Amino acid sequence: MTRSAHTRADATDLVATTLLTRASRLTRLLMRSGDRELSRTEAGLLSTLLDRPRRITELAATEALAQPTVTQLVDKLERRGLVVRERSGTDGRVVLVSISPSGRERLDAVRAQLRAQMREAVRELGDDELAELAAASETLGRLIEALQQRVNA
Amino acid sequence: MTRSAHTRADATDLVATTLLTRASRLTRLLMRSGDRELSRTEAGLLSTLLDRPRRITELAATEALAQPTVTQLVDKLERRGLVVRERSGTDGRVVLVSISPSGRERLDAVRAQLRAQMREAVRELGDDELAELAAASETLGRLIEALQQRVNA
DNA sequence: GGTGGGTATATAGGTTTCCTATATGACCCG
DNA sequence: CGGGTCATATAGGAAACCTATATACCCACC
Repeated sequence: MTRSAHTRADATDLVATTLLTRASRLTRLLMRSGDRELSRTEAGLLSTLLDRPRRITELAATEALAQPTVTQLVDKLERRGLVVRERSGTDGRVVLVSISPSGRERLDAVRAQLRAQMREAVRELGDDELAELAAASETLGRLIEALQQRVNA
Repeated sequence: MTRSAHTRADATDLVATTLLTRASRLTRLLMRSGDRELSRTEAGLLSTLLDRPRRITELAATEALAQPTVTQLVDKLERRGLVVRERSGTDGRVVLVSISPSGRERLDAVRAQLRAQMREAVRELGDDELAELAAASETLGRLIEALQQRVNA
């Protein structure tokens, strides 16, 4: 419904040149409003753990972070009591990270805060635009998976 | 067209809980592949300057960065010859930053690289999904403006 | 049953990207 | 022409990453 051309090439160009930039602007704008309880990466990691416990390397792959970065992140979250580290019974090298009850609480609180901010922000958007954003969020998930598979190959 | 609920509340929640996280994952994935010529923030700033020259404070507002951060960024870009600093004739306090010819070149090169990566990544997406992403990129722009106005008020 | 190559995590150390607080200098108004 | 305000610059530091490497465990094979 916009005037932008809808050929694949044009759409790809638009996404390549604007999506990343705008996403990071949006992040700075939202983070600026004193959330502070969880960084966006910490929130992402805890969200992934909601599903089920994961190994450090699994987390590194899905979050697109280097393995030592995840170790550090888990250190910090563990010190705050938000995640639990357990060694696997079957393989002594493996660490299984799971979210703790208070981790769930904290994540919920941060999400509620974000939701409130987002509710304010989307007030000016039409229903169709908002639905578009929601759909795009899901599509982004698929795009990320496609990229991750390409990296592993 | 997806199975996700389309009430405003649900869409808002989905966007709030997934968009930021996924966007930053995507950024890490794309930046990992050795772009290095320009950081995403530098690219964003140069893109803004394509339009017309801007003051430091203007740039800080549109890029959602603190003013000293923009001064630093412009320092670095100026040393590399990608932007030009000029003092305004009418007001001795203001600095007008504009993009240089070689800044345009550099930005084009980086964008071409990003386009190529993106072309690969979106290969697995359907036409409608890609169009959705493109539309969402534009909607994000509007969302950001809404947030910025709220900040200024 | 111990040695060696591969795998999972941890540690060390450094870089980049941002921030806050404050200094400097130019404008403007009484 | 002094005092407040506005635009930029400087100083210093924090956060979120990274690479390179160490440690500890698994497993297969002789």
